[in-house]
Amino acid sequence: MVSQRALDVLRVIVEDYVASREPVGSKTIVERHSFGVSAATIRNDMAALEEANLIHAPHTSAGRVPTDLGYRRFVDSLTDVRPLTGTQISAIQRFLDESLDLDDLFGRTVKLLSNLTNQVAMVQYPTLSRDAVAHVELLPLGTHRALSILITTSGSVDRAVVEFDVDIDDSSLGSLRAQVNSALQGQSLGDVNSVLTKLASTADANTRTLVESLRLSLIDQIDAQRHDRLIVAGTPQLIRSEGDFSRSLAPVMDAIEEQVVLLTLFDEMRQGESSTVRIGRELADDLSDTSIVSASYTAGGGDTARLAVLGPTRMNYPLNMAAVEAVARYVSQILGDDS
Amino acid sequence: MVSQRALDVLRVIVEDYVASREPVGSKTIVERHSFGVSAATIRNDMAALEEANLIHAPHTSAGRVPTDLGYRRFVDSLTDVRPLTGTQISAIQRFLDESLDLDDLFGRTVKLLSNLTNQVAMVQYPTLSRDAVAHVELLPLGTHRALSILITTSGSVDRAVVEFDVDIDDSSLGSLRAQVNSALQGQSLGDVNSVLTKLASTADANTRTLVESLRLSLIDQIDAQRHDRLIVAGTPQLIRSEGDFSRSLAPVMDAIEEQVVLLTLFDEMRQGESSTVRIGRELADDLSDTSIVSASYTAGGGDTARLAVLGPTRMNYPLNMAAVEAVARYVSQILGDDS
DNA sequence: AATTGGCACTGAAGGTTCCAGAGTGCTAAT
DNA sequence: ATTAGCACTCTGGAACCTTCAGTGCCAATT
Repeated sequence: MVSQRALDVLRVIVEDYVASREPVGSKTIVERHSFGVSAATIRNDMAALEEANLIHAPHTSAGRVPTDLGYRRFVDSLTDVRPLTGTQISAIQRFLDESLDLDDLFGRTVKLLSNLTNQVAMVQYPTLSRDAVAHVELLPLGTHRALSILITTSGSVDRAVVEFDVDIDDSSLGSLRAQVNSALQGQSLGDVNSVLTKLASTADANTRTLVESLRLSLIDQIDAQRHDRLIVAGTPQLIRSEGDFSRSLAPVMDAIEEQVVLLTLFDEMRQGESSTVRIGRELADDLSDTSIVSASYTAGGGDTARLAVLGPTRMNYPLNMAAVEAVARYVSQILGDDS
Repeated sequence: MVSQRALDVLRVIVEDYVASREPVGSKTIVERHSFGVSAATIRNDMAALEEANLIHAPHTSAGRVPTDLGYRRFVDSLTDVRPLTGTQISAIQRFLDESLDLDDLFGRTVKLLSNLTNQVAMVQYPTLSRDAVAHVELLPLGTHRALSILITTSGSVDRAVVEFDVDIDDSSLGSLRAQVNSALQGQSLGDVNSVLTKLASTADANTRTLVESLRLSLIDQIDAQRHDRLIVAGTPQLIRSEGDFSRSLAPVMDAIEEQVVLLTLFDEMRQGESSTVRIGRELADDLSDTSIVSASYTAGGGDTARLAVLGPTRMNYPLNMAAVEAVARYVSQILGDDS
């Protein structure tokens, strides 16, 4: 029922509405774009679009606004993402190349993405399974607990608390530390499990239970590692586009602060090298006016994680998709280089 | 010119306005509080208060609203901070006692403060100069740089990039790591400088320059350490009290995201065990409708840092002061215990 | 000198009405 | 299938009014 021209009309409606924040009517369409047909014809097309639930009129005598479905159709019809300009790209490169360790890189990445898009930007920590153990530090924490700190060759640092079944003192902890480090140093994270299992089997009975406890804690740590963290920047941008949210911004900010909802969404999206878009209610019921554009980047060993921008459904999708993809590409490149 | 009764009037104006968000007039005062005088008398007092720039009428025929100066006077007149209820206190204690390492403790602290006060809450990392070195890890980063990771006995972890004047390889880095660790382990952070200077003087010429570079980097790191970080929670609360901000929330959120402005403010406030309040323009020109209530806590060795809540000038100061003080007290207590 | 009742005045908020304008849907003609 | 024409609808803004909370001031009272 929806002709090709009607889809073109949808496209200009999305574009004009995003640009002006004002419902767009048939007349403004014909005078701003050369469709070669009259306003009445456009109206017919718009009726079809409304029938298909792609656009919607806020009031009887107002122009039309895209629905979530309309944005979806628009986004799906974008076959080739127009790349960023050369100056933008070199700026990205220069800015990211200066970064020193992982945290610094991600800090820069979110800021960059946020500036590029004027939206909230987020980067998910990668898993880094090809990463290797540089050092395991153990610090006593009462009589039967210790804090274990895992440092990897990529410079990432993670902490966890280990519960031991038996009491420990400083000397037993020291010997455990020495044994574990000599066994683990240089081993890839994926091998930690088997190495420690082997160490446990050859050690004396007393050390064995300690190693076992530590092993369980470490593999937990490696498993859950990093994927549960999100670096965020640009929250103030949300205020600046407040007018685009029909309800309160509070649920959106809650989601950002809680992180867990967003992380689950990221997990659902885990695939596809190019950008993925989630629009309005596709995200969650209480994020009705919100969209997320995200892309995967690869961190060295084929491990992937996501980066994304979040903003109102009335956002500049082509720009955001291009930015997210470009940044993801350069982050992948940088992480690939030094591995 | 401002009689005692006038100051009482100021007090109820602040209280009522904070409770109702509505300008309060002479009539509502006499009928809600037993001043034993007529509305006309209250009006005279209000005229005096307005003269003294403590209150202000949004419109000719509206009630009065406290000015920044009015809030200031109100806060200064609070001699005894009414403590929290017993159940609140035991809830604080129970919640904070469960925390494992520093990061966890601070994470819990901000959440707690934010829930207690319904405001944005912040905790500044302490310096921990009495803290001691547990381990220094060095990871190669190109031919003349390394990433140094400093782990302290309190479980805090800090990273920095060291630039070496000469080229390094894995083995020289390994021997540096071994020497530095055996020299530093167990030394307090304050002693790192002298210990490394001594080590440099006894080492062979080649190692000496390496140790020197590392020493400079480490003392920088210890100096700047932590005080430059802020844990924040409860940003969504800002949206919920949006009505209290006459201008946009954007500058406030900018300040929170940038952190640097807030950290300088914290440094200015560095003193006094009990709570300190900064109101409106006392903070900064573009934070005109914002107030911060903060208190110092001590982290073990007499090192202090601050925690705070941030919200609209129209906030419940007594509650927030009590909460900030109580939480600061318990955090100090917990950090004092294990040192 | 401080307090009070009385009173005229003020300005915001909210409601009503009116008008203009943008936009629509429908129909009949091309 | 497209179009011109037209009647219709609804929003937004301007102009206007009324209501009402609250004020400032004054003269009277204690």
